[in-house]
Amino acid sequence: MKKQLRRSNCPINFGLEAFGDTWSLLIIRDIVYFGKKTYGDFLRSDERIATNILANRLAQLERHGILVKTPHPIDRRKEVYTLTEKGIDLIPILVEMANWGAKYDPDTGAPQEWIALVNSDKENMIRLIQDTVREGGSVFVGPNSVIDRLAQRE
Amino acid sequence: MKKQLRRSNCPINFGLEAFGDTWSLLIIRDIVYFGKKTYGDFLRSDERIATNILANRLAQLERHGILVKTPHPIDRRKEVYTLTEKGIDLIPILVEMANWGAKYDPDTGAPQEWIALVNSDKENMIRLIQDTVREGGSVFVGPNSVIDRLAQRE
DNA sequence: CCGGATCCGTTTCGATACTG
DNA sequence: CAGTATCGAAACGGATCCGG
Repeated sequence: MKKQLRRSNCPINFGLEAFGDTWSLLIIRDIVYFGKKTYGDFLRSDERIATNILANRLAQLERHGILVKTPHPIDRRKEVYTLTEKGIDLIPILVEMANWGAKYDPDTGAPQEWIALVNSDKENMIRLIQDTVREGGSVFVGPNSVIDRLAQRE
Repeated sequence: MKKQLRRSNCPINFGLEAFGDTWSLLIIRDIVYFGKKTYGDFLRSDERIATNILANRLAQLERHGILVKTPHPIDRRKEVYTLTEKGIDLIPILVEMANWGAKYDPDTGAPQEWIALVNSDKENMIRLIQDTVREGGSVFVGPNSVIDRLAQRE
């Protein structure tokens, strides 16, 4: 019983089969913007993803080399999900999406001040976000978040 | 019977309910890169979208103000779908997606020469693409395509 | 408690056939 | 050419259960 074709392998498909799904994108957003790391973190996020869907998407993202799962260093019960370099390279897309969302859907978009900040020096801000995520940080949440780093520079 | 919630209105949802769907994205890609404009054009594209899905997505994109449908100026049987400014503002996202896809999925990605060209002067190239699409052109196909314009500059 | 796996009723998707 | 109608397949949401 061969699996039915849902999406074709067309040129310029943007690698959609890897991340072109709502839930996957929201997981990545949770990691990048809010520093979420564990199954429980993702479950507790606002969009109330079902447990089976979450497990499925995490496995899928791992299979595609966008996430890696490692045992939690302290709490042995937990697993920690982090972005690979392939995942970190999605950040420019997230940034452009956030721009678009903030412009056309301000209610559910990122804060306008943040958007303005990013666009004032986009290349460097993207690099800063990427470096922060590489070191386990996030944009808004946690010590050494991007917004903290920017505040310290002044 | 209240409709079940599928996607939450979370902050920074990227305006996903408007375009965060595979087929919608491929329609927009067809317009931007290949200059497709009519229902038939989209149907004939490589990914073989089903007729009902195509009709559904076109209507959805129109509802979200990303596309507009206008009667074909000459052939009265056809309708022409074009991007609004809201739709044209998706182009930076497409460009970043194309970058990522070309890097991690070269087989189905855009030509590497094109990717290199875009990144050599990203801001201006995006503006050029957007202007071209505004005037009814596309990146690769048709008279006054982006690649033609770039060739003429030399 | 934490990270899932499994089952089930409902919703959505998608391939094909068909119509104005 | 530009869509509807139909209907089986897949995805989803919710609840529950289970091993560590």
